[in-house]
Amino acid sequence: MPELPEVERTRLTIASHVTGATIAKVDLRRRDICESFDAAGRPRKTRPEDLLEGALIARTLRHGKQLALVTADGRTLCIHLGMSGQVIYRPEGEPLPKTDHVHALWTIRSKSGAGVLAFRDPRRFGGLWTFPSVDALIEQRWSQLGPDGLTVSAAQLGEALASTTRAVKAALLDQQLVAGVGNIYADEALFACGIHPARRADRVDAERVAALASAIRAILQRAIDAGGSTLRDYVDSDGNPGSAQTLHAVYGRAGQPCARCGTELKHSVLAQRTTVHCPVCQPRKFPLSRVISEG
DNA sequence: AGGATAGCCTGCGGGC
DNA sequence: TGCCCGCAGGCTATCC
Repeated sequence: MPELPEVERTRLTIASHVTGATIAKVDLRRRDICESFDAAGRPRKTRPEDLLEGALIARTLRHGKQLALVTADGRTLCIHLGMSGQVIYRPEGEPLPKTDHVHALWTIRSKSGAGVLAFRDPRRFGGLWTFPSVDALIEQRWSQLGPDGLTVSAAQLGEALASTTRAVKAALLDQQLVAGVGNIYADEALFACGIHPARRADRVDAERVAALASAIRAILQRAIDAGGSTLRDYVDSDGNPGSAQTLHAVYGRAGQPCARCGTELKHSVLAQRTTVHCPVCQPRKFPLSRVISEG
């Protein structure tokens, strides 16, 4: 379940192996996980050069949960991990930890040696998109994303939340409003600043919006520093799991006592997603009307 | 037209 | 042991 921190860890570990290296060969095993576009933005069949064969990797990018490899000549590969995607690097001669569901392989050559980069995605909610330039990637995909969660400002979050009447948690999960926040970090951020997940997004007051923006940035950064959250499958491109799951205050802890007040954490379903919150630390906005309606 | 919902897909854990 | 079911969820298509 890679969200922004896991994607960032993946990007950082990929970058350490491929920046300045050359893609010697590409092996696309499942064509249907990849989409390619020409300079005019029209879809067309993926060719090896679209997947960066023969290119020098100049830099890596990330926006929200999507990452990209950019070559010296501009060709750009966008990678989305979806639910179960992994990008694994192995030095030449070392076997991949898992070989099933590997949909694409890149043979890498650099001054420090050779290796292979593998895109593996059992559930295939992720995928690859190739573009002739970074601008094309941004125009066709990333321009549809909201501001990156790691740097989102109070003003940006306020504008996003004001644009919808949905529950604030549903809004946080909408990548067009804020990019990079998924189910785990949405629950964690809302708990951190005492906002009920079902509160209407456009009715979160300015003070709490500012606290929420700050909490999102801090929680995502803290998770990156801890290597990301490994619940079951997540590992970075060196195969290492993260430990950010030990920092979770509410996610996966329904029925357990709140770390702050001891009240039992409640499970609910919101926007089709498992949601956990503390009924005391994250009260609904109108407790008085609830008391009255309950008699 | 915004918002809710169904569906994609595989692996795993619980229940029987 | 093994089967079936439910669940996990990022994102898109579709319906309301």
